[in-house]
Amino acid sequence: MSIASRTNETKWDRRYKDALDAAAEAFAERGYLGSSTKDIADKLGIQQGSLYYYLPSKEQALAAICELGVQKFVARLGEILDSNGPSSEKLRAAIANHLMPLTMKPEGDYVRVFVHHRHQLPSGPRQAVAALARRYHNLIERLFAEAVRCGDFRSDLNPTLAAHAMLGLCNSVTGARTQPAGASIEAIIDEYADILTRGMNVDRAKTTNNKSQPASRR
Amino acid sequence: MSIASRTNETKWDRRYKDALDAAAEAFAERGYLGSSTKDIADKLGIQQGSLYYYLPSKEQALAAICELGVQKFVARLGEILDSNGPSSEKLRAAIANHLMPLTMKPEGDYVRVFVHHRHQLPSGPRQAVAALARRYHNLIERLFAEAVRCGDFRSDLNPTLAAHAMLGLCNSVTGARTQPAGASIEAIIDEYADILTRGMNVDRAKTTNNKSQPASRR
Amino acid sequence: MSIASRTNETKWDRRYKDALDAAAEAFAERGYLGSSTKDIADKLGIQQGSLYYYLPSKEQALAAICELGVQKFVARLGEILDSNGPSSEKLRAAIANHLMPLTMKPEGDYVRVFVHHRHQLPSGPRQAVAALARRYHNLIERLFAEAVRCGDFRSDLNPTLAAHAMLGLCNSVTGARTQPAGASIEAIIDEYADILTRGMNVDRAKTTNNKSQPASRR
Amino acid sequence: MSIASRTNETKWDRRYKDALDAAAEAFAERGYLGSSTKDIADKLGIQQGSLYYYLPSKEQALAAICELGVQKFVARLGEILDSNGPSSEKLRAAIANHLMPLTMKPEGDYVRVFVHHRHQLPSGPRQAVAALARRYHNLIERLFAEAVRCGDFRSDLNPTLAAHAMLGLCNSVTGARTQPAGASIEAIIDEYADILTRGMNVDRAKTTNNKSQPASRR
DNA sequence: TATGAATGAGCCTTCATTCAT
DNA sequence: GATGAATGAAGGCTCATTCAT
Repeated sequence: MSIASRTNETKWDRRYKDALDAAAEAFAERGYLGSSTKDIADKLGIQQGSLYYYLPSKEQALAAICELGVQKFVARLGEILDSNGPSSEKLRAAIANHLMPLTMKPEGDYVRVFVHHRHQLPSGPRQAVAALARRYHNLIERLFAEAVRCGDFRSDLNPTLAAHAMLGLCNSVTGARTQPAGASIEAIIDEYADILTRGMNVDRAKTTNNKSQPASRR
Repeated sequence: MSIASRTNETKWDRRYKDALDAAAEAFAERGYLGSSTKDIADKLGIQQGSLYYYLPSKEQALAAICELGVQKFVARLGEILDSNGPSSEKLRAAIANHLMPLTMKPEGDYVRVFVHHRHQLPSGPRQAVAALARRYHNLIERLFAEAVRCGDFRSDLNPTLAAHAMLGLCNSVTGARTQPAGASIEAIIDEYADILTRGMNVDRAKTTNNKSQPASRR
Repeated sequence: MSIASRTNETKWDRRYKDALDAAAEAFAERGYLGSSTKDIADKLGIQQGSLYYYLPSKEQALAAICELGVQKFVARLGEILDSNGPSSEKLRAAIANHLMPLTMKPEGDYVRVFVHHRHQLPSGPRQAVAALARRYHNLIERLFAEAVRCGDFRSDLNPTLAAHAMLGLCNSVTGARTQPAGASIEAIIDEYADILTRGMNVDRAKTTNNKSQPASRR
Repeated sequence: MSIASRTNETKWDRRYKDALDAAAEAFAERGYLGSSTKDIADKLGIQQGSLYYYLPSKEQALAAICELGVQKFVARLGEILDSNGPSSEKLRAAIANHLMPLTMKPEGDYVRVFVHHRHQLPSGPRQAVAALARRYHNLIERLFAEAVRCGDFRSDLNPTLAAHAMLGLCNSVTGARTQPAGASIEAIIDEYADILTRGMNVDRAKTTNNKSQPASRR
């Protein structure tokens, strides 16, 4: 008895996942409308017509990618919020949660497709996906609201706009065709987390790590 | 003598501009590939075939939009950089320069198309446009480099990544299909400028406006 | 009183002729279907729409070119047939009549259009033109028939096929995109007349010019 | 095992050939520009869009027809030149080689398309086809040059012009919309071969076969 | 399971023609 | 006499999708 059958994963299931991965890759590379079903089939090494044995339609593939692709995202973000630690640490973890998958296949493609192409869905599936996106946004927003409430972040910070800013900043990395010259994802995460927490102005408190600042200033 | 003839602007010139505006609007709404030439013609109130009296091709329209649409952008950014004042003010002005047009027709559409659809151009025109984009990016990067050099911004700020961050943050506003709930562009500009300069952490120096900070620290 | 008005040729008449010439040139260069009305208008230096002040339609222009263009042809061929002289001389004159105009503007274009594009006419005008063509063909055929009857040409020569051969040979010059390397039209006329009358075989009667043969044989 | 599989000819191969044949027929009947892809598809009994399962483009079909259609031609002409026999016989065989296919489907269409429409190819493929055409022309020219050298044909015959004449004469048959009234292709071949070799003038030597003439006159 | 063949709708573009001015 | 503006009908081509095998 093979592992596949033990886990109840049929060959079809495996190939379905492959097809979705291929579609995600194609969509990420050339856009949803710019990708033909032949592009996807080519990546899978099958004929165009055969694709329909796995995918009901190109549109449905997009929907599935958007839905499946971000669920883990949301789940992990929830864990981050539930954890303990200073808000700046949570923010940093949230940024990392958002950006780390970009370097991985196929996760990165799923994220990219979700971020850039979910709006091309017809209104039915779009709303389902939009709900997921809103949930994600709300989690981020809550992070900021709590950080303000507990005094970690400035009291004049608008949590809604802050959430937009953080997501926008992260999503911009997602769409980057030219990777910021030679910068690793880790470096980007560090820099962006620093910018969001400490800002760009010269630090009046001479410390590199803001976690220890409050203590040293009090 | 009509105004049109005084300014040497023929009817064709006016309608050409209209056609470009209509194309920009369509592209901004449905994407380049998602917009049919009929969509554009409908916005103009003419037949699809008549569009070609003004536009040589859909592709060429995209190229023209991208090129024309950002030239004023770059020019104004140059002026901002040449001005005097603290770096945080320059940054704020640069952000405003980037975001203010978004509220205007047709400027906003031109910006959106430039940001999101310039990559769909065939390599010829794409490179011309890419050069413009790089120039813009370099100006922003220089802003940060100089700010660091003159001590306005943290010495450990990476100007290249900072430029990516600032542009990414601004461009994310560009793509927002749902305007951040009830927030005016001006509010967004303020908040984003604050976030980038002061960060989110609680201010160790109790000032709301960083412009007055240097004074209070001297 | 100008010449134009004396001859009752209005400016319109002159421009109409110009338009036909331009159309003939365009058709000869790029074919009937390959020529746009803009091509014709460009040659005339007017706008596409203005063409219709002179030409009722592109199709009608083709018809007019075909009809007008060959009438002089037929007339001159009649004169040649009515003349006296040996048949080989008449044949030579007929060939010259057919080929000489090719070097001239706009006559050459009219001939080319008649030969190559008359079949694209819709059946109405086509038949009118076909009648002209048949008349021309019949004249040639009569030349051969008489030449055979009077003993100038071989008695086993089929006049119908001979007419086809002669016309085909001449018309092939008409369509030549590559002028036979450096050969003048006059040289071609000489060579082709020689080939048709004397053939290619070595001459049993040692004369280089068949014109002098009758004398030497009498 | 079917014949198809024995010869490794797939259904696609067969239908591709059919598509080319249909295109050749359409082009021969209505010209390249005058034939729509729908015309071709109709001949095949499929939908217009389905044509593209076999043909990459209308243009490419023209190129393929021109190239494939004449290769056998050239090959056979080479054999004729290599054979032994009097020049007039070779010429006759060359004429037959050129004209016989005209009566056959689809060969005749391929020839007609090659002769009349190869010039509508874009310069890339056109040059490839032009090379074939030049090769063919050169073979004919060589036939005449050798015939002159060995004394079979008149010493004052210009081989280049003679090749143009022979090809022009043959090609005119190709374009004939009205088959020379009731004349079989064989009759045309005979008559044209006679005209080219013996000419039209009365034969001073009363023999039908020119091979024996010199002997009988000496 | 997967393929080959075909469909049919839609898209971008061209172009002959019209007509008010 | 001529123009500029617009039309509407094709035309070539792509592509998501279907289905018998």
